Amino acid sequence: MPDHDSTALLSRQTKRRRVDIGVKRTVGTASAFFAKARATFFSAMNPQGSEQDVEYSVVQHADGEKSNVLRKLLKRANSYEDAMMPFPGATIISQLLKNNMNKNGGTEPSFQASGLSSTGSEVHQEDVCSNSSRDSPQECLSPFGRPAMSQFDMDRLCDEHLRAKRARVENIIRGMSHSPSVALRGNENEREMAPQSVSPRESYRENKRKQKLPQQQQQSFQQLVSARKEQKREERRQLKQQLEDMQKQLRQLQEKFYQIYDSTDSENDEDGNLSEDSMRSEIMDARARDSVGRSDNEMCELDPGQFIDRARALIREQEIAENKPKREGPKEKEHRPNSFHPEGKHLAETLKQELNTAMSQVVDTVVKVFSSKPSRQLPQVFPPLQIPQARFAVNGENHNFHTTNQRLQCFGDVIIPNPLDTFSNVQMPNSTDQTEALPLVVRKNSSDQSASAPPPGGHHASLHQSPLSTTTGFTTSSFRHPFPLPLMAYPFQNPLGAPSASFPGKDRASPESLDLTRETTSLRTKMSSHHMNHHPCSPAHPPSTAEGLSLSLIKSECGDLQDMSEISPYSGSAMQEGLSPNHLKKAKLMFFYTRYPSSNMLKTYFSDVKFNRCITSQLIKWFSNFREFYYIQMEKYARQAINDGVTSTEELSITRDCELYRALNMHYNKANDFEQVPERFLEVAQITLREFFNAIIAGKDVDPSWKKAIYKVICKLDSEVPEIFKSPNCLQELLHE
DNA sequence: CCGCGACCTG
DNA sequence: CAGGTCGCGG
Repeated sequence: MPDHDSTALLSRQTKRRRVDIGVKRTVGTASAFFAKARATFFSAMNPQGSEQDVEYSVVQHADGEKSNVLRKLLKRANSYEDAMMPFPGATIISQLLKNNMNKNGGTEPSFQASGLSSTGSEVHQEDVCSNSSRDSPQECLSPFGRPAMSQFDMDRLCDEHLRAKRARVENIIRGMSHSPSVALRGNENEREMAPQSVSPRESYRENKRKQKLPQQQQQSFQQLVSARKEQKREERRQLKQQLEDMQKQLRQLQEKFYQIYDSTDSENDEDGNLSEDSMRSEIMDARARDSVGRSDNEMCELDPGQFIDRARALIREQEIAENKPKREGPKEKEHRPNSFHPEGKHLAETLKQELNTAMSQVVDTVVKVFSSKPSRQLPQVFPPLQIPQARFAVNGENHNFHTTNQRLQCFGDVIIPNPLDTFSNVQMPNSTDQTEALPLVVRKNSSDQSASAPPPGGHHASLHQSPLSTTTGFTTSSFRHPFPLPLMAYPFQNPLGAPSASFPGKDRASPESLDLTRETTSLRTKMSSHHMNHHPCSPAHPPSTAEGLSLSLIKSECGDLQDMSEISPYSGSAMQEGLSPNHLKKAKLMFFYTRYPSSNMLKTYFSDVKFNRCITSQLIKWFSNFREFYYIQMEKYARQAINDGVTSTEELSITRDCELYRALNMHYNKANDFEQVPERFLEVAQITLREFFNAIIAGKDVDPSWKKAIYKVICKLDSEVPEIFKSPNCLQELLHE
């Protein structure tokens, strides 16, 4: 330090100050470092984005799985391998399919309205086969013919499916962008988001359009509801689509299956002896017939249930004929009589088994995905990213799927889809919002936390590929989400305060858990950036109890809802350890009564929050910020009044429709849903205004600390905050009537 | 040293 | 609104 000597020369006067400052600065520098680093890595770490990716990937994965299963199936059938399957499963499949087909025929006429929905939803069973045979003559051929072709078809099928899906999603976006609902509340947020939200991808222009929409100051509840409905409809459409894809594939299999049987039956009639080769030739013939154009193929009109039944009957027949069910693999090439029948049986059973597994897998997948979807509907609205299948293939296993799915649940399913909640997802919070709930927790304890509570997924991806980023298939370099991180970090903000428990029997519908989830999200983000800088390789320590931070992390990582509710000490009615947007709202309303609340007062009025130093200071900071705004307004209007020629304080009065009051109300009671702004607040505001006015008139404002006198006056004007504010649920009570 | 509040900044 | 700085008083 070159300045070291001169530092020593400083006067005694400043020494004490310097000591203080020095200490503070040490801390401050560290904090600044964090902040900068955070900013630096913010864009790199984008867990939300990865969620988005994952969500889409899941669907893709499901498809991939499907086709893989089918491929496997075909291969297996081709090589006459093992595997026996009891029938019940097949029955379930046929039932499922039957039900679904009925539904497709009869319900949801509204779907037809959407042009894009016709891509899949309205395709009827007959069409499936005729279409496919039209598109590719090989489609209806047996796997014995050419597995390669079948595989190709599968891939193409997937492609089409994906394309259709993309089209649908884009359609939704378009729909959303034409609806005023996108311009929800949170005007500043939107404004701030818009510039950075520009999608990096050409194909997502629709998004830009959406974000450039003029802001809407007010939105009606009906808009919210209709948007929600729209989402639901889309959800259903997608589900339907999934099922129909399955049906399609099933039908193909079914055709193939029957072709085999048809040919074998006829051949058996002739000589009862069938080699694979002869069978192949038979199949070639079938293909030839097919390509000629056999649109009214009987097989194609069989419904899956009949298909299975017939298969069953055939097998029974065989067993009777053979008098002994053969189980061994029919690999032997020996040309013994009836060699085909066991093979056919195996084939049938293999088919059934595979169908069964595939079906249940897909159904599980779809259900899972959709069950975790409601609260995460919005992100889906963004155009799906073209995620290379390889991204999943890297890890390949189901394990990934589960992990990601659980994480989805963690972030999505926790929240019960209140129409408002879901809708509020539209809001695109900015990065500063995101930190509002727990910044102090993180900041103040960053040093000991890093030692005690290493973030499971918090390491910087580039330094240390974290399990999280690996699992989600997201890495710093590979991640290319069109939206910035904070976009989905706050999916659960509620425009009207805590949602009412509209989902009985679900604890997690409570506002606490709602906020909690969001906090967890933001916290994870913050932690990530922190630890990235501080302890990129910190070993795993047992979670500390410090502010429950580690707990939050565990919760966010563990992904299992039930576990979460068990681990979490504050699920249900317990206290939560962070401040939520609803707390902020409440604090703002309290400001109408008290400008200078004591920390004790805050504790009693925020009884649902587990207080600690950080929470306290954050609350105090909030009020400090409120005051700041308040005084700025006062000064502004006082000066304005002076400029307008007002000479006497008597002329200054504050009413409920004066500009100043509106500004204040807009700030502390944005939606104006709190209708009982106390008269006293108007009086205090008026006194404040007059104080400012007088001081300015008197020229006191030349004194740098001229406002202090005013503060002194105002701090004595606090009034009692109504008891109702002590209730954790006061927001509903206050805002609902 | 510490906590708090004002102030400034982004 | 939060982070940071600064000054003051205990």
